[in-house]
Amino acid sequence: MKKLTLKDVAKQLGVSTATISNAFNRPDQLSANKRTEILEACKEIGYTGPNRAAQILRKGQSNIVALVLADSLDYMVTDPVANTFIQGVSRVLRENQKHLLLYAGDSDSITDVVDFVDGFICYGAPRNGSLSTQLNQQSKPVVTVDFNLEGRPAINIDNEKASYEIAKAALRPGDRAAILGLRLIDSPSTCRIYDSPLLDAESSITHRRLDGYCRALKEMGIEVATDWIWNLPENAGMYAVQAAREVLQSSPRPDVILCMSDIIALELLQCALTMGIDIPGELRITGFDGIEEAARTRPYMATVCQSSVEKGMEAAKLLLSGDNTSMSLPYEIKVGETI
Amino acid sequence: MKKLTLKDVAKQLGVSTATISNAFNRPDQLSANKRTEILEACKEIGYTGPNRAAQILRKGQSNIVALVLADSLDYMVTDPVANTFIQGVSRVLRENQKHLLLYAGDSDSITDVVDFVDGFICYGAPRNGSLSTQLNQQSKPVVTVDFNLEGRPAINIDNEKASYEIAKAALRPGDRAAILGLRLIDSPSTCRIYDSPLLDAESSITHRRLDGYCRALKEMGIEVATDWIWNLPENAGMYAVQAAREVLQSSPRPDVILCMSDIIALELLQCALTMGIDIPGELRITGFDGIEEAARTRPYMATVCQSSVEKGMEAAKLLLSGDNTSMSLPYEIKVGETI
DNA sequence: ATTGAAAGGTTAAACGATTTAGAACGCTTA
DNA sequence: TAAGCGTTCTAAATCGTTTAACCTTTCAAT
Repeated sequence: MKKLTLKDVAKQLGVSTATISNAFNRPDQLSANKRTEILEACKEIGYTGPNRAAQILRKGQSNIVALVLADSLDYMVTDPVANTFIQGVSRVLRENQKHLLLYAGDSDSITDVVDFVDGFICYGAPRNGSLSTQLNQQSKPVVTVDFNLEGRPAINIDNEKASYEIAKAALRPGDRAAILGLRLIDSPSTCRIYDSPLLDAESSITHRRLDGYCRALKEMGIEVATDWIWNLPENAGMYAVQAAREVLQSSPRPDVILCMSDIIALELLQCALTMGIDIPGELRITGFDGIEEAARTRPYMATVCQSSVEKGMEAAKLLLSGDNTSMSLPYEIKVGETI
Repeated sequence: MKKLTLKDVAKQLGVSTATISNAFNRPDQLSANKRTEILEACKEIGYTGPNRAAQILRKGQSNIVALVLADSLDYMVTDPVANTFIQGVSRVLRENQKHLLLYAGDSDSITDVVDFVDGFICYGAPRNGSLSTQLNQQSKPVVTVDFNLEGRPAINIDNEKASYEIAKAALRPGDRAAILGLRLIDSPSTCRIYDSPLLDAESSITHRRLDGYCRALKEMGIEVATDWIWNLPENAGMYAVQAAREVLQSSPRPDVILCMSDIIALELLQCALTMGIDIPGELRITGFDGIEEAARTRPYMATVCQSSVEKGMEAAKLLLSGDNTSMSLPYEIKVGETI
């Protein structure tokens, strides 16, 4: 009861293996009659088609795309931005009969899969520098999202410009402003930045956001002090709560707080409301991302809306197209009621 | 600048291909000296190890496990129960150097991957009957979770018993009781069951839950009318809201409402509180699953706690072990404050 | 001295396909 | 009749490994 192979089938039908292969893969290489005849015979004797493992070796193509996630899976599935991104990718891959290999979190090597996947979609800058190097050294296509890899196409929004715009919309002359940032410095817990060295600035979207905020602040003549910038190691509620408390208890309290994600902004809003602070009267807040929850708060959040699903879809499309040109997606400033 | 192969390396080092292969795969087949010598030479000339695609064909093993999700990915990543499950699976796979192929949603065929994956973990009964058939007809290992497949090991909790117990804890003699169920009948929207035919009862966990509820109700001498049982097509807030409204507006209103998931129960609780109904004074509510949010409500939810992460981990372990025995995981009845 | 087993390698046949070069065939045309 | 051409099919090389079977040496035990 062994599994049938192309050879077995060829022998049974009295034709060559090439013909069977062509019947499945290249209809133009044989007459339509013969083809249907063969396919039906196959169905009859229970041959479901060429063995995929053999195909992968021979063709050098597997229809498997690896999705490399910078953060651990726990985080990815919890964060609405990340998980809608995965949905977008998954949708396009499915439409194109490709499969999704999930390569999540602190993985330190892609050598295990590089031989057989057709390409990589990387979401967020890998925590592990060596992964970036490995990705760059191999020749399979790579599409990066929310970060950049030398010579590879990237999908992103213009984070600097968006941040500048939302900040500009929130700021008034003479404001005291604070920033709740994300992954700006290397620290395992929430803390102020002071003069800690910033992480590799070029490839990180949060650095671009910081740039945007700073440009707006400078334009408004507002000083940016690093002890008014907080850093969260991850975009998760627990880190946000701590930052929110600290910043709200500082005196004098800022008039505006610019948050690098909606998750942070929502937690901050919650905190401020509990403390009886009037929003936006006494304090203005901006978020970033435009997650669904941000549209449901009362007052509802001022934020930068970007479509994560679309990001995922475009990333997948770009990878499949083999194109090598980066892409800047549109975003929308939502003024909301918190500024 | 072609990629190095085992053969190239063998030629360069002046040994046979088998020896190189053994150096990588079977240390006991050659002297330790030769082995380290070979491995170092490989590193030097830039050979990172045997090509995986070829290995897959030759060994018939890929280290890739397919996770087949019954529901669409959109739903999976939204639902905390499902996504913690995925985390559990992912964690164990990673620990064992296996890779995760995500096969989500309404896929209708596994023929594309069956030749190269090492096995399947199926979460929830596939909506598409043919998938079950296909899974059963192929010979790779399968582990099912939250449903059963003839002859395959399953991971589950005793849903009937758990439901019986939580219902028993909630019910008082003379109660009017309603049930908010999940996927009991074939309907695209929320509605009462009446006398619609139930879906294939055996393999579905929600049917087992219904059994448990009914046993408890019967023991308490409470009649079960099918127009007091609602059915939701999916475990999502939007369906729950509608059911919640309907059941709360029915008169006379039930004294107890048994919900087949926490998502449903939370929505119902929310709805009831908004209507000014006293919980548990005027209405008792039970949930199922024990998601985090259920522990944070005020009053906090009576529910059946099961660990989804553990479920995922056990499923992966079971698959990797090759064992064929099903497993019943522990659960815990949390009385909470809603009954 | 002979034997046998163990150690350390090598050879060559799979694994199950794809694909190129070319053979065979039937037909038209010079 | 031979050459030319398009179609259909075949033979053989290839993809990059793994592994069963086999071949030498070496060495202790008889």
